[in-house]
Amino acid sequence: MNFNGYDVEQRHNYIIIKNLSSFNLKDIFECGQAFRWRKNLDNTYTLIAKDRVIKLKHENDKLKIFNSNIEDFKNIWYEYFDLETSYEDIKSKLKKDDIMAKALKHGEGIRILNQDFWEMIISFIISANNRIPMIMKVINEISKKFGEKIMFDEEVFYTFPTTEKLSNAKLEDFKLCKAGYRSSYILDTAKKINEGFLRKEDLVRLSTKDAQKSLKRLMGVGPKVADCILLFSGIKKNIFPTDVWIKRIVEVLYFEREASLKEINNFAEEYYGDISGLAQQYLFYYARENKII
DNA sequence: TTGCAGGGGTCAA
DNA sequence: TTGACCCCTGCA
Repeated sequence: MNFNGYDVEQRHNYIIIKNLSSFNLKDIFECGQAFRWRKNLDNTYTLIAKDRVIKLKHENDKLKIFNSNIEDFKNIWYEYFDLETSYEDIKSKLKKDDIMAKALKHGEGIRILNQDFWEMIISFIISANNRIPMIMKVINEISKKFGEKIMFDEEVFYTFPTTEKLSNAKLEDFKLCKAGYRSSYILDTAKKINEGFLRKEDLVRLSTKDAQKSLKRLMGVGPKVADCILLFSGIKKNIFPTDVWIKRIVEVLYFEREASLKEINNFAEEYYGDISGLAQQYLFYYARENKII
């Protein structure tokens, strides 16, 4: 069948999508935007998202999504993998200089995932001053303790917990999950979100600056974490999350001197405009994998 | 083996 | 503007 230009077929326990472009599983998952995935020995990726577990296999220009069906593709994965966006267009707009050209080539299969807002809030609070393997571990521990069990391929997985579950947790629970000093931020934020203190729909309506301001009212959410939440839950694309890595790469490759966060943000806003979020992702992935800095 | 620095930030003073 | 902060890894 055809869905919005994609050729999708149902097999017994999986679907096949045939005509994908700008789509590479390694680029998508390993560029630092998502935390609940695993690369398997056979080069497939297992993903926990949207209260589901799927396995993805991409070869010979075909993507197979195991443990799924056409309904889920239409209702969930099409949006999740940002399949409505033309990344060819984005890449041609971003290709303004040699540095970005290299970054685009290196991460040609990147797509910015539209991930769950609530899950992104907690995930990026945990990400502050932390490393990716550790972030993944903490999120998994929290899911194991408070999420719902799902079986797939005779293996147990856990969904990301609801706001209600985490708002009723104890501080000690998060400490046991190795969240450290972020434990109190998680609990405080879970209570606020569960009470409806802040909703995704509200942020969508706000300007980017006001959305950042609104998110920063949450404990543990500063400028960088706020930007990541907005970008990776698909709320804003004109945002340039600036961590030490991005700061360094812009300093080294563009400024050739040290620069303040404000200078870097202004540069990104003017230079890449409304798709600066994608520019950030390509640069970040390129710099990190090639150990440029 | 032990000890220490520092990390893909944020908070509070 | 600056130090403290959980936990873990890398490296003397």
